[in-house]
Amino acid sequence: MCISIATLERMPQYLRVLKSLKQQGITNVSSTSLAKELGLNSIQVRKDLAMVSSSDGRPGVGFDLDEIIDDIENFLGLNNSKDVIIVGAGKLGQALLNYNQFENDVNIVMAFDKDEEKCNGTNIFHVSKLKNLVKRLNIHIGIITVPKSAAQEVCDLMVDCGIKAIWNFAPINLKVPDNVIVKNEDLSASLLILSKKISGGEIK
Amino acid sequence: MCISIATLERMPQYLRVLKSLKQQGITNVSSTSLAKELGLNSIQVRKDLAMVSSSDGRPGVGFDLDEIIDDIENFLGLNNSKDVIIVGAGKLGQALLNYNQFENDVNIVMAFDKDEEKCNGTNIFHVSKLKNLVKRLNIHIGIITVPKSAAQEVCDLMVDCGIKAIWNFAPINLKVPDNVIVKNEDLSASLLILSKKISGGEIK
DNA sequence: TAGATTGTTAATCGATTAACAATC
DNA sequence: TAGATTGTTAATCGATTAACAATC
Repeated sequence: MCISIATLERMPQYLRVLKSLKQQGITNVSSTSLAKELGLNSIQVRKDLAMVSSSDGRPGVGFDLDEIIDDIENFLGLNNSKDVIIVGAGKLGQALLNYNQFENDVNIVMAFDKDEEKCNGTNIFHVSKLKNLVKRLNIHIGIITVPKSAAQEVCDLMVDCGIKAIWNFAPINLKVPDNVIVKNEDLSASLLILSKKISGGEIK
Repeated sequence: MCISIATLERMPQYLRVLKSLKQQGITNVSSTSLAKELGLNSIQVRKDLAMVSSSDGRPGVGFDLDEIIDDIENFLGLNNSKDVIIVGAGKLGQALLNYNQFENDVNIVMAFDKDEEKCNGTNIFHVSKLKNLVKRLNIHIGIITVPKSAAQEVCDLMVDCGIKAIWNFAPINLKVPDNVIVKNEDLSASLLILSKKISGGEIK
């Protein structure tokens, strides 16, 4: 069975709403209400849930909240905790490093920078230590928050250390081997797109 | 003529590559090479460019770099500069505020916070001043970088001030009127998805 | 002219939505 | 039983890709 990217990307949304419902003491949820909450189609919700869930929903009643939360968490692999490193301890890098709202076992463990002054010996280290640490800790996810000009170099280093997924905040298209995934987070582009969406009447 | 979201979101990518080519003194580009650079399909590139471009490409030669850059910039509305405000001057908010890599007339002009200590009188102000300033400056794009618990309240305030597009970094689904656009940037969810993409063999 | 590259028209592919019988 | 809600099968919709004649 094959899960589409579109479905995968909706999973964290479901998880968020389901957990919030659970906190309210609710035990069942219908696809209709879940869809409404997220602005989706209820059939789509049922299809999505069917993809990751072992147990069925109950007609007339809905889905068991605990079961479906469990199923999504398992699907997303929330048992093996996800350690992540950052290269580039500028403002953005430090903001992410100190961002305390990460949920679900996602954990940014440390940052690296080439500027000795930024290193503090606790969670910011010199980039020369990267290879050793990343390999030893068996980390596979890296975040790039260095300036554009240094991004490809950092990327190459990460790949060399065995990083398999890169979250890239530098506005540049990184060249990586086929087995490495890059998610680009071009903040500038995001703002542009957002602004076009409100101004442009020709968007569908 | 109607432009799809998918096409719109590729425009900043084209723009970036085209500008970089221009810097190298290149004057023409083929859809094939542009596609290859971005990992896209060349037919798709031609279709996309045709959507925003008045002038045609020249068979056997390609597209005129200057013309196509102009066309994309015009399409994205890069004449009217885009002023943006942030609410939440924590680490993430300040990182965005001070992020100096925004291009193309996108400009985060100031941030607001309810904590008086964070206000500096130059570009961070108390949230009580928001309504007045936003209305006076006629700003239509806002960024939310406050904790989850305060996000909806801030969102309501923004809507009330005439903000039409919200870039939301709080992990919560905001309720907004139909005429307001929300782009969610759930950092936690992004990392989860990224991690699943490398671990999960069942993704297509 | 020959080779490269374009734009157009048609085909494919996959995601979303609709219709509906089955179940609690 | 009646109402709500499910899962399945088929239809729709739109984006991507292929085929190809036209053009530089």
